[in-house]
Amino acid sequence: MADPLSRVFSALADPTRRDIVARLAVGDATVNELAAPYDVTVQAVSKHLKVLEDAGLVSRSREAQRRPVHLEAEVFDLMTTWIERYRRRAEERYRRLDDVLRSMPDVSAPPPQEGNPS
Amino acid sequence: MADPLSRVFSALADPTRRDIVARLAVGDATVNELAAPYDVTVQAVSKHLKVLEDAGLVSRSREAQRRPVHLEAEVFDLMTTWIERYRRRAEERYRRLDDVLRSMPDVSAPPPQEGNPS
DNA sequence: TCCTTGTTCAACCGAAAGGTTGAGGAAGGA
DNA sequence: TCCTTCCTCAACCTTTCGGTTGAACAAGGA
Repeated sequence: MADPLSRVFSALADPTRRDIVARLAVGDATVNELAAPYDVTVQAVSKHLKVLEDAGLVSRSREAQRRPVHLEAEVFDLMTTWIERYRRRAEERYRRLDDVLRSMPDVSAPPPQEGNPS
Repeated sequence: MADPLSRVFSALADPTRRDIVARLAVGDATVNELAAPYDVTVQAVSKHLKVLEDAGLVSRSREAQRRPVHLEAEVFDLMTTWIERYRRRAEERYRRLDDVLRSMPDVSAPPPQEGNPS
C-alpha cells in the first residue's frame, strides 16, 4: 500500500493502535511500557509500532537499550485536509439542495424543515 | 470490527473508496456510474459501497431500479474529533518541551528528560 | 407475460493483516 | 568477559480483504 493517506488511515483503523497513539499523546514511552496494558506479546506491539512508524505517526530514537517512541503530530494534517475538503463539499451540496427546496413553490408536500434526507 | 471509529478509518484506508467519496461529494450517483472509471467489476464497487455504508459514510435510497448513493457528511466529525484531540495534546506537549528547553540555563549535560511516567 | 436493466448475493481465490513462538542483535552492568 | 535487559527479525498460522465469476432478485418496458 504505497500512498501516505492510505497508510495513515489504515494505521488508525486498529483500536489498539489508536490506543497507543492516545497513550503517546501523554508522553513518550518504550515498547515494554506500551505493551503492558494489553494481553498481547511485546512482539505484536512492536509490529503495531512499525505500522505507525511507516505511516509517519510515530518516531523512535535510541537511548541506551531503550527505544523511546514519540508521537508525531504533523501527519494528522494529511487526514484533516482530506476530510475537510470533502466534508465541506458535501455540506455545501446539502445546503444548496436545502435552498432549492426552500425556494420552491409549496407543493402540498411537507416543508423541508429539519431535514434528514434519507 | 465493532467500533464505529475503526469502521470509518478502515473504510477510508482504501484509495478506491476515498475516490468514490470524492466522486460523491460532487453529487449522488448510482453503482454503475461509480464503477465506470475503474477497471474492476460492478460487484467489487458494490462491495466497496457496502463498506462505506456500514461505516455510515454513505446511504442508499431506491428510485425505480436504481439505487442512488448519497454521501453522509456527519460521520466525518467522529474522525476529526478524535484526531483533533490527540493532535492538540501532542502539540501542547511539544510546545511545553520547547518552553522547557528555551528556559533552561545552558548546561553541558543532557537535559532532564521530559515527564515520562514510568 | 417475457425481456432488459440495475443491483446484490454466494462461493471461491490469493494476498495481506494481526497474532503467536523462537531466535538473535545492541547496549549496559557484574 | 559473560549476563541481563530491551527490542526486533523470521517463520508460521488463521482471519480478513479485495477481487473474481455466476446466479438471483427488483422494477420497469415491450
